[in-house]
Amino acid sequence: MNLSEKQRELIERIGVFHEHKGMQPLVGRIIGLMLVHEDAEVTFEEIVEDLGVSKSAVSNALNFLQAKERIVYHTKPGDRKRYFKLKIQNWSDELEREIMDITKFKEFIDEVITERGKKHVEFNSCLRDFSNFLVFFKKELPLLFEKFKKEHG
Amino acid sequence: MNLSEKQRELIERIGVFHEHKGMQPLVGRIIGLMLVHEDAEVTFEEIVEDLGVSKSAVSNALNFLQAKERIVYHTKPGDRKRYFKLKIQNWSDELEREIMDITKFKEFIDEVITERGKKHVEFNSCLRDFSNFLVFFKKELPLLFEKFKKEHG
DNA sequence: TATTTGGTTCTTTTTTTACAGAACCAAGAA
DNA sequence: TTCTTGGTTCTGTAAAAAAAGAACCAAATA
Repeated sequence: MNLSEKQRELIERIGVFHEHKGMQPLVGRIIGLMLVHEDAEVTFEEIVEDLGVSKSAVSNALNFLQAKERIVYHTKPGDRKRYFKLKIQNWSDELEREIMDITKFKEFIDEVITERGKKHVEFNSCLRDFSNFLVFFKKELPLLFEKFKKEHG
Repeated sequence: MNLSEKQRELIERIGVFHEHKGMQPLVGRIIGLMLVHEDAEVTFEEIVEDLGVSKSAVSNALNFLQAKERIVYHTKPGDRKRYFKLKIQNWSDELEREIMDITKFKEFIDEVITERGKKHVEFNSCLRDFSNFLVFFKKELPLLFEKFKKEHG
Protein backbone atom coordinates (compact mmCIF):
# COMPACT_ATOMS: atom_id res chain seq x y z
CA MET A 1 0.00 0.00 0.00
CA ASN A 2 3.06 2.29 0.07
CA LEU A 3 3.07 3.35 3.66
CA SER A 4 4.11 6.79 4.82
CA GLU A 5 6.83 7.22 7.38
CA LYS A 6 4.22 8.24 9.92
CA GLN A 7 2.19 5.12 9.23
CA ARG A 8 5.22 2.85 9.52
CA GLU A 9 6.13 4.38 12.80
CA LEU A 10 2.59 4.02 14.11
CA ILE A 11 2.59 0.38 13.08
CA GLU A 12 5.81 -0.14 15.01
CA ARG A 13 4.39 1.41 18.15
CA ILE A 14 1.23 -0.67 17.90
CA GLY A 15 3.52 -3.65 17.43
CA VAL A 16 5.51 -2.93 20.55
CA PHE A 17 2.31 -2.47 22.54
CA HIS A 18 1.25 -5.96 21.55
CA GLU A 19 4.69 -7.40 22.27
CA HIS A 20 4.15 -6.27 25.85
CA LYS A 21 1.10 -8.49 25.91
CA GLY A 22 3.27 -11.46 25.02
CA MET A 23 2.65 -11.53 21.30
CA GLN A 24 5.56 -12.02 19.00
CA PRO A 25 6.81 -8.92 17.19
CA LEU A 26 5.49 -9.69 13.73
CA VAL A 27 2.03 -10.54 15.06
CA GLY A 28 1.76 -7.11 16.64
CA ARG A 29 2.95 -5.39 13.49
CA ILE A 30 0.41 -7.21 11.39
CA ILE A 31 -2.31 -5.95 13.70
CA GLY A 32 -0.86 -2.48 13.28
CA LEU A 33 -0.81 -2.79 9.52
CA MET A 34 -4.42 -3.93 9.41
CA LEU A 35 -5.46 -0.98 11.56
CA VAL A 36 -3.60 1.56 9.48
CA HIS A 37 -4.30 0.10 6.05
CA GLU A 38 -6.78 2.22 4.12
CA ASP A 39 -8.68 -0.85 2.93
CA ALA A 40 -8.84 -2.20 6.49
CA GLU A 41 -7.79 -5.52 5.04
CA VAL A 42 -4.57 -6.94 3.68
CA THR A 43 -3.42 -9.87 1.63
CA PHE A 44 -0.64 -12.28 2.45
CA GLU A 45 1.74 -10.79 -0.05
CA GLU A 46 0.96 -7.24 0.98
CA ILE A 47 2.14 -8.11 4.46
CA VAL A 48 5.30 -9.66 3.07
CA GLU A 49 6.01 -6.56 1.02
CA ASP A 50 4.89 -3.83 3.40
CA LEU A 51 6.58 -5.28 6.47
CA GLY A 52 9.53 -6.78 4.59
CA VAL A 53 9.33 -10.20 6.20
CA SER A 54 9.41 -13.78 4.97
CA LYS A 55 6.45 -15.79 3.77
CA SER A 56 6.94 -18.39 6.46
CA ALA A 57 6.85 -15.82 9.23
CA VAL A 58 3.67 -14.31 7.79
CA SER A 59 2.06 -17.71 7.40
CA ASN A 60 2.72 -18.58 11.04
CA ALA A 61 1.63 -15.20 12.33
CA LEU A 62 -1.63 -15.25 10.37
CA ASN A 63 -2.44 -18.76 11.51
CA PHE A 64 -1.77 -17.74 15.07
CA LEU A 65 -4.07 -14.73 14.78
CA GLN A 66 -6.79 -16.88 13.27
CA ALA A 67 -6.46 -19.49 16.02
CA LYS A 68 -6.86 -16.70 18.56
CA GLU A 69 -9.86 -15.42 16.59
CA ARG A 70 -8.29 -12.02 16.20
CA ILE A 71 -8.62 -11.97 12.42
CA VAL A 72 -10.77 -13.48 9.68
CA TYR A 73 -10.38 -13.64 5.95
CA HIS A 74 -12.70 -13.60 3.01
CA THR A 75 -12.07 -14.30 -0.63
CA LYS A 76 -13.23 -12.73 -3.85
CA PRO A 77 -14.68 -14.67 -6.77
CA GLY A 78 -12.03 -15.61 -9.31
CA ASP A 79 -9.23 -14.63 -6.91
CA ARG A 80 -7.36 -17.17 -4.84
CA LYS A 81 -5.92 -14.53 -2.51
CA ARG A 82 -7.16 -14.26 1.06
CA TYR A 83 -8.14 -10.86 2.36
CA PHE A 84 -7.46 -10.70 6.09
CA LYS A 85 -9.04 -8.24 8.44
CA LEU A 86 -9.29 -7.66 12.17
CA LYS A 87 -12.34 -8.89 14.07
CA ILE A 88 -12.80 -5.55 15.77
CA GLN A 89 -16.46 -6.11 16.59
CA ASN A 90 -15.50 -8.45 19.43
CA TRP A 91 -12.82 -6.25 20.94
CA SER A 92 -14.83 -5.43 24.03
CA ASP A 93 -15.43 -9.15 24.63
CA GLU A 94 -11.72 -9.65 24.05
CA LEU A 95 -10.95 -6.99 26.65
CA GLU A 96 -13.30 -8.64 29.13
CA ARG A 97 -11.63 -12.00 28.62
CA GLU A 98 -8.22 -10.44 29.02
CA ILE A 99 -9.14 -8.84 32.33
CA MET A 100 -10.82 -11.99 33.53
CA ASP A 101 -7.60 -13.85 32.81
CA ILE A 102 -5.73 -11.54 35.16
CA THR A 103 -8.19 -12.36 37.91
CA LYS A 104 -7.38 -16.07 37.55
CA PHE A 105 -4.63 -15.25 40.01
CA LYS A 106 -7.34 -15.73 42.64
CA GLU A 107 -7.08 -19.52 42.16
CA PHE A 108 -3.44 -19.38 43.22
CA ILE A 109 -4.11 -17.13 46.17
CA ASP A 110 -6.79 -19.47 47.44
CA GLU A 111 -4.49 -22.42 47.03
CA VAL A 112 -1.77 -20.56 48.89
CA ILE A 113 -4.18 -19.70 51.70
CA THR A 114 -5.18 -23.31 52.28
CA GLU A 115 -1.58 -24.45 51.96
CA ARG A 116 0.01 -21.87 54.28
CA GLY A 117 0.44 -22.31 58.01
CA LYS A 118 -1.59 -20.18 60.40
CA LYS A 119 1.61 -18.50 61.57
CA HIS A 120 1.45 -15.16 59.80
CA VAL A 121 -1.98 -13.88 60.69
CA GLU A 122 -1.66 -10.49 59.03
CA PHE A 123 -0.22 -11.82 55.80
CA ASN A 124 -2.94 -14.47 55.62
CA SER A 125 -5.61 -11.89 56.23
CA CYS A 126 -4.19 -9.68 53.48
CA LEU A 127 -4.39 -12.62 51.12
CA ARG A 128 -7.98 -13.28 52.09
CA ASP A 129 -8.85 -9.61 51.59
CA PHE A 130 -7.46 -9.64 48.09
CA SER A 131 -9.17 -12.91 47.30
CA ASN A 132 -12.44 -11.39 48.45
CA PHE A 133 -11.80 -8.34 46.34
CA LEU A 134 -11.33 -10.55 43.31
CA VAL A 135 -14.63 -12.31 44.02
CA PHE A 136 -16.29 -8.91 44.06
CA PHE A 137 -14.45 -7.79 40.95
CA LYS A 138 -15.23 -10.89 38.92
CA LYS A 139 -18.89 -10.42 39.71
CA GLU A 140 -18.99 -6.69 38.95
CA LEU A 141 -16.92 -6.59 35.79
CA PRO A 142 -19.47 -8.30 33.51
CA LEU A 143 -22.13 -5.93 34.85
CA LEU A 144 -19.97 -3.01 33.80
CA PHE A 145 -19.73 -4.34 30.27
CA GLU A 146 -23.47 -4.91 30.16
CA LYS A 147 -24.12 -1.41 31.43
CA PHE A 148 -22.29 0.08 28.47
CA LYS A 149 -24.09 -2.15 26.01
CA LYS A 150 -27.42 -0.98 27.41
CA GLU A 151 -26.55 2.70 27.59
CA HIS A 152 -24.89 2.77 24.18
CA GLY A 153 -24.38 0.16 21.42
CA MET B 1 12.81 -23.60 54.36
CA ASN B 2 12.78 -27.17 52.99
CA LEU B 3 9.88 -27.03 50.62
CA SER B 4 7.49 -29.91 50.09
CA GLU B 5 6.90 -31.30 46.63
CA LYS B 6 3.46 -29.71 46.65
CA GLN B 7 4.89 -26.32 47.55
CA ARG B 8 7.56 -26.52 44.85
CA GLU B 9 4.97 -27.37 42.30
CA LEU B 10 2.72 -24.52 43.40
CA ILE B 11 5.66 -22.12 43.17
CA GLU B 12 6.30 -23.30 39.62
CA ARG B 13 2.69 -22.71 38.60
CA ILE B 14 2.68 -19.25 40.15
CA GLY B 15 5.92 -18.65 38.28
CA VAL B 16 4.44 -19.65 34.94
CA PHE B 17 1.42 -17.42 35.58
CA HIS B 18 3.73 -14.47 36.00
CA GLU B 19 5.80 -15.42 32.96
CA HIS B 20 2.61 -14.97 30.95
CA LYS B 21 2.55 -11.39 32.17
CA GLY B 22 5.98 -10.86 30.68
CA MET B 23 8.07 -11.37 33.80
CA GLN B 24 11.15 -13.46 33.57
CA PRO B 25 10.92 -16.98 34.99
CA LEU B 26 12.94 -16.46 38.14
CA VAL B 27 11.02 -13.32 39.07
CA GLY B 28 7.76 -15.24 39.00
CA ARG B 29 9.21 -18.04 41.07
CA ILE B 30 10.46 -15.64 43.69
CA ILE B 31 6.95 -14.24 44.01
CA GLY B 32 5.72 -17.81 44.36
CA LEU B 33 8.29 -18.58 47.02
CA MET B 34 7.37 -15.49 49.03
CA LEU B 35 3.71 -16.42 48.89
CA VAL B 36 4.27 -20.00 49.96
CA HIS B 37 6.99 -19.37 52.53
CA GLU B 38 5.72 -19.83 56.07
CA ASP B 39 7.49 -16.70 57.29
CA ALA B 40 6.05 -14.70 54.39
CA GLU B 41 9.53 -13.30 53.89
CA VAL B 42 12.77 -14.66 52.52
CA THR B 43 16.44 -13.78 52.50
CA PHE B 44 18.74 -13.57 49.54
CA GLU B 45 20.48 -16.83 50.32
CA GLU B 46 17.23 -18.66 51.00
CA ILE B 47 16.15 -17.86 47.47
CA VAL B 48 19.49 -19.09 46.13
CA GLU B 49 19.15 -22.34 48.06
CA ASP B 50 15.42 -23.01 47.74
CA LEU B 51 15.21 -22.23 44.04
CA GLY B 52 18.70 -23.48 43.21
CA VAL B 53 19.76 -20.46 41.21
CA SER B 54 22.79 -18.20 41.08
CA LYS B 55 23.43 -15.17 43.23
CA SER B 56 23.61 -12.89 40.22
CA ALA B 57 20.24 -14.01 38.94
CA VAL B 58 18.70 -13.47 42.38
CA SER B 59 20.31 -10.07 42.72
CA ASN B 60 18.91 -8.92 39.41
CA ALA B 61 15.47 -10.35 40.05
CA LEU B 62 15.20 -8.75 43.50
CA ASN B 63 16.32 -5.39 42.17
CA PHE B 64 13.77 -5.64 39.42
CA LEU B 65 10.98 -6.44 41.88
CA GLN B 66 12.00 -3.53 44.08
CA ALA B 67 12.08 -1.15 41.13
CA LYS B 68 8.55 -2.28 40.27
CA GLU B 69 7.56 -1.82 43.92
CA ARG B 70 6.41 -5.39 44.16
CA ILE B 71 8.59 -6.19 47.19
CA VAL B 72 10.24 -4.43 50.11
CA TYR B 73 12.85 -5.52 52.56
CA HIS B 74 13.57 -4.83 56.18
CA THR B 75 16.60 -5.67 58.29
CA LYS B 76 17.08 -6.90 61.81
CA PRO B 77 19.45 -5.31 64.32
CA GLY B 78 22.85 -6.94 64.27
CA ASP B 79 22.05 -8.81 61.07
CA ARG B 80 23.20 -7.62 57.71
CA LYS B 81 20.77 -9.87 55.82
CA ARG B 82 17.80 -8.37 54.05
CA TYR B 83 14.39 -9.89 54.60
CA PHE B 84 12.29 -9.48 51.50
CA LYS B 85 8.53 -9.67 51.40
CA LEU B 86 5.72 -8.97 48.98
CA LYS B 87 3.89 -5.66 49.10
CA ILE B 88 0.53 -7.37 49.05
CA GLN B 89 -1.35 -4.43 50.57
CA ASN B 90 -1.21 -2.60 47.25
CA TRP B 91 -2.27 -5.51 45.08
CA SER B 92 -5.64 -4.02 44.26
CA ASP B 93 -3.96 -0.78 43.20
CA GLU B 94 -1.56 -2.89 41.19
CA LEU B 95 -4.48 -4.63 39.51
CA GLU B 96 -6.09 -1.29 38.72
CA ARG B 97 -2.87 -0.04 37.14
CA GLU B 98 -2.51 -3.22 35.15
CA ILE B 99 -6.00 -2.93 33.72
CA MET B 100 -5.56 0.77 33.04
CA ASP B 101 -2.43 -0.12 31.08
CA ILE B 102 -4.48 -2.34 28.81
CA THR B 103 -6.82 0.55 28.10
CA LYS B 104 -3.88 2.65 26.91
CA PHE B 105 -4.61 0.98 23.59
CA LYS B 106 -7.19 3.75 23.23
CA GLU B 107 -4.40 6.20 22.42
CA PHE B 108 -3.42 4.11 19.41
CA ILE B 109 -6.99 3.70 18.24
CA ASP B 110 -7.56 7.43 18.36
CA GLU B 111 -4.36 8.02 16.47
CA VAL B 112 -5.40 5.46 13.88
CA ILE B 113 -8.80 7.11 13.54
CA THR B 114 -7.34 10.54 12.80
CA GLU B 115 -4.75 9.03 10.49
CA ARG B 116 -7.05 6.78 8.47
CA GLY B 117 -8.90 7.82 5.35
CA LYS B 118 -12.68 8.20 5.40
CA LYS B 119 -12.97 5.31 2.97
CA HIS B 120 -14.06 2.48 5.23
CA VAL B 121 -17.02 3.94 7.05
CA GLU B 122 -17.98 0.81 8.94
CA PHE B 123 -14.48 0.01 10.09
CA ASN B 124 -13.98 3.59 11.22
CA SER B 125 -17.24 3.55 13.10
CA CYS B 126 -16.25 0.30 14.83
CA LEU B 127 -13.03 1.93 15.94
CA ARG B 128 -14.91 4.94 17.28
CA ASP B 129 -17.31 2.66 19.14
CA PHE B 130 -14.48 0.85 20.85
CA SER B 131 -12.72 4.10 21.65
CA ASN B 132 -15.93 5.35 23.23
CA PHE B 133 -16.25 2.15 25.18
CA LEU B 134 -12.77 2.66 26.55
CA VAL B 135 -13.63 6.19 27.62
CA PHE B 136 -16.59 4.77 29.52
CA PHE B 137 -14.51 1.95 30.94
CA LYS B 138 -11.66 4.16 32.12
CA LYS B 139 -14.17 6.33 33.92
CA GLU B 140 -16.08 3.47 35.54
CA LEU B 141 -13.20 1.25 36.60
CA PRO B 142 -11.92 3.49 39.42
CA LEU B 143 -15.49 3.78 40.70
CA LEU B 144 -15.65 0.01 40.91
CA PHE B 145 -12.52 -0.08 43.02
CA GLU B 146 -13.85 2.65 45.26
CA LYS B 147 -17.14 0.84 45.65
CA PHE B 148 -15.38 -2.17 47.09
CA LYS B 149 -13.30 -0.08 49.44
CA LYS B 150 -16.48 1.51 50.76
CA GLU B 151 -18.48 -1.68 51.10
CA HIS B 152 -15.61 -3.64 52.63
CA GLY B 153 -11.99 -2.80 53.58
C1' DT C 1 0.39 -31.58 -19.09
C1' DA C 2 3.39 -27.84 -17.57
C1' DT C 3 3.42 -23.47 -15.12
C1' DT C 4 2.09 -20.02 -12.09
C1' DT C 5 0.11 -18.53 -7.81
C1' DG C 6 -0.88 -18.51 -2.88
C1' DG C 7 0.33 -20.45 0.92
C1' DT C 8 2.46 -24.22 4.17
C1' DT C 9 6.03 -26.85 6.39
C1' DC C 10 10.51 -28.09 7.69
C1' DT C 11 15.21 -26.96 8.64
C1' DT C 12 18.62 -23.54 9.57
C1' DT C 13 20.22 -19.14 11.17
C1' DT C 14 19.98 -15.06 13.85
C1' DT C 15 18.77 -12.65 17.81
C1' DT C 16 17.39 -12.21 22.36
C1' DT C 17 16.66 -13.81 26.97
C1' DA C 18 17.86 -15.71 31.14
C1' DC C 19 21.00 -17.29 33.79
C1' DA C 20 25.84 -19.00 35.58
C1' DG C 21 30.33 -17.97 37.25
C1' DA C 22 33.85 -15.34 38.83
C1' DA C 23 35.70 -11.20 40.28
C1' DC C 24 34.59 -7.66 42.98
C1' DC C 25 33.11 -4.39 46.85
C1' DA C 26 31.61 -2.59 51.36
C1' DA C 27 30.56 -3.40 56.13
C1' DG C 28 31.35 -5.68 60.14
C1' DA C 29 33.73 -9.29 62.92
C1' DA C 30 37.89 -11.56 64.46
C1' DT D 1 44.57 -5.74 59.46
C1' DT D 2 42.63 -9.75 57.59
C1' DC D 3 38.62 -12.55 56.99
C1' DT D 4 33.83 -13.39 56.46
C1' DT D 5 29.33 -12.19 54.98
C1' DG D 6 25.83 -10.29 51.94
C1' DG D 7 25.25 -8.64 47.86
C1' DT D 8 26.60 -6.48 43.09
C1' DT D 9 28.51 -6.26 38.53
C1' DC D 10 30.55 -7.84 34.45
C1' DT D 11 31.46 -11.30 31.09
C1' DG D 12 30.35 -15.57 29.06
C1' DT D 13 27.02 -19.13 27.64
C1' DA D 14 23.08 -22.15 27.11
C1' DA D 15 18.58 -22.16 25.68
C1' DA D 16 14.67 -20.36 23.67
C1' DA D 17 12.26 -17.22 20.51
C1' DA D 18 11.71 -15.26 16.04
C1' DA D 19 12.36 -15.19 11.64
C1' DA D 20 14.72 -16.64 7.05
C1' DG D 21 15.08 -19.75 3.24
C1' DA D 22 14.08 -23.44 0.56
C1' DA D 23 11.45 -27.23 -0.64
C1' DC D 24 7.04 -28.36 -1.08
C1' DC D 25 1.88 -28.75 -2.16
C1' DA D 26 -2.70 -27.92 -4.12
C1' DA D 27 -5.58 -25.31 -7.08
C1' DA D 28 -6.10 -22.76 -11.00
C1' DT D 29 -4.31 -21.43 -15.56
C1' DA D 30 -2.09 -21.71 -19.91
